[in-house]
Amino acid sequence: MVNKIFQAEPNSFIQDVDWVLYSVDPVIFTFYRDELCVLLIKRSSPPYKGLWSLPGGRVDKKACANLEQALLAKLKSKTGIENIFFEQLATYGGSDMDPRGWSVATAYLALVHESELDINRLESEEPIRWWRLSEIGGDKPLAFWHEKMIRDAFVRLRDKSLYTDLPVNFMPNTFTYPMLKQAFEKILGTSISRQSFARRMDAAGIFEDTGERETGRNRPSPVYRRIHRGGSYVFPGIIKPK
Amino acid sequence: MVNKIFQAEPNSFIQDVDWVLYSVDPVIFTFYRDELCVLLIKRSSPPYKGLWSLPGGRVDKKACANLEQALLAKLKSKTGIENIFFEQLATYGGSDMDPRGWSVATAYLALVHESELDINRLESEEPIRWWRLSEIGGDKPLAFWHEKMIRDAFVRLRDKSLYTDLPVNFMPNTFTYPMLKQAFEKILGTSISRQSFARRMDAAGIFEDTGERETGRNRPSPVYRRIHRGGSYVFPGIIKPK
DNA sequence: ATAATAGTGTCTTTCAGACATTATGAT
DNA sequence: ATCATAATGTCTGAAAGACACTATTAT
Repeated sequence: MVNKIFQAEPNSFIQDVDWVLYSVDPVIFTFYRDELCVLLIKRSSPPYKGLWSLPGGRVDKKACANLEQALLAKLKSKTGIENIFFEQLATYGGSDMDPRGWSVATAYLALVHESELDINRLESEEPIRWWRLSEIGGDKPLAFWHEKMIRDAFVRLRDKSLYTDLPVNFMPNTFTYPMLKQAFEKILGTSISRQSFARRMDAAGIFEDTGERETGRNRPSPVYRRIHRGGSYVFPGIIKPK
Repeated sequence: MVNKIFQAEPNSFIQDVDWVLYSVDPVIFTFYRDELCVLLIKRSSPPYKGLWSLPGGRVDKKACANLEQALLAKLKSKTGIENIFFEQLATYGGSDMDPRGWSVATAYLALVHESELDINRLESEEPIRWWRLSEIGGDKPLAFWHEKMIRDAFVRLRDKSLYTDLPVNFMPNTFTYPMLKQAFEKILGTSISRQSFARRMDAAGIFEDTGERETGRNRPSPVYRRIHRGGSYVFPGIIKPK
């Protein structure tokens, strides 16, 4: 039980005025039906009841020792996801973000393959679903500052996709270069030549050929796997925007 | 006055358990006596009384509407600085950061020319001074997680100095290429050829020749000025580490 | 055989690093 | 005149973009 004013050490006072409301808010992107999508939950209680929002919220201070644990717990409870790539994006806050008081929220950029989340099998109290990024930001407002967080997350994703392998976190365990290339192209909004792309990926030395081949109508593509899960590769040059 | 449990909107309850302690902590770097330095204040009250710390702290919720205002207010009150470049670095938090309770802190990376801060003229209650970066992280612990924040801030500064003009924020209004080159070199820990450096800066088109010339013992260097204050330039290529 | 897609090789462009040569100002 | 440093020009190397040509699989 927290007292309004208490003394943790001699001469060390804390007052009500020193506390803020705090949330962690993951911006979870995936490619769903070949479109870049973000996961949103419809709020069932005030404030912003009925509006769509990021699957985040308050931290369980007893259960979580730090921010990373708080985020993982939130992902587990709201989406069921346990294995996911994420990185801290930015922290937002002020008097106008939450009508309940001066509040602070840390947004995380998270990337998954859609198979990691079976929305239909998820027993959620609130409606939850993927929204195409193009659907965000029109006349349908989101709760809190979540729309800005999603915009900022996309900018981070797009900028880092020019010089890192960030989009491989959208791939399943094994994948082909055409699949990965398409992810880069959708994120960057440009087309990339097949040859340049393969050369860039081969030179990175971060993928290994599984020996398998795609099955399809045409010449099959080799199936690759990441050599090291986790971590991030920085390419020596950037993709040049046209 | 904040109640322990109150109802801001129907069915919207907030409990003590939802609050955290919150601080903003600027990592202020400068070149002082040709060395990269960070500004620290000696704490005069618990916790961590007597340890050196970043010039940050709790947010005055009444006076500050958002995080940026909170940071600017903190910079003004602790250091007197009003004009400074800064960007948000990262947010840290957990149960072990502050003995007074579960707390969250947002660190900012801030860069200034040393002339912006006259420490001697500053009437501060606590001792305040520049510390060489090489002095941080030995047997002298810092308060809270400030040592990690400083490390992370330096990594951000070093990484971004490879492909942006971030170090120009260390310069006074007018400066020479040799001055700026030295800043890049100290940050990156490498030497840069004078010719490559000048070509890179000229091509960026972000500086203008003031027409003035340095006075010194040798052939004088042109004195430049940033064309646009604020903003950040991203070079087309990166400085190649040797 | 044809269509569709993948792989290989080569040329061009961009930009950083290195170095030689020339220029300028203080002493 | 000498020294220290700045400016200019040229060559090299790394890596991306573009394109022609060849290879492979399904139909």
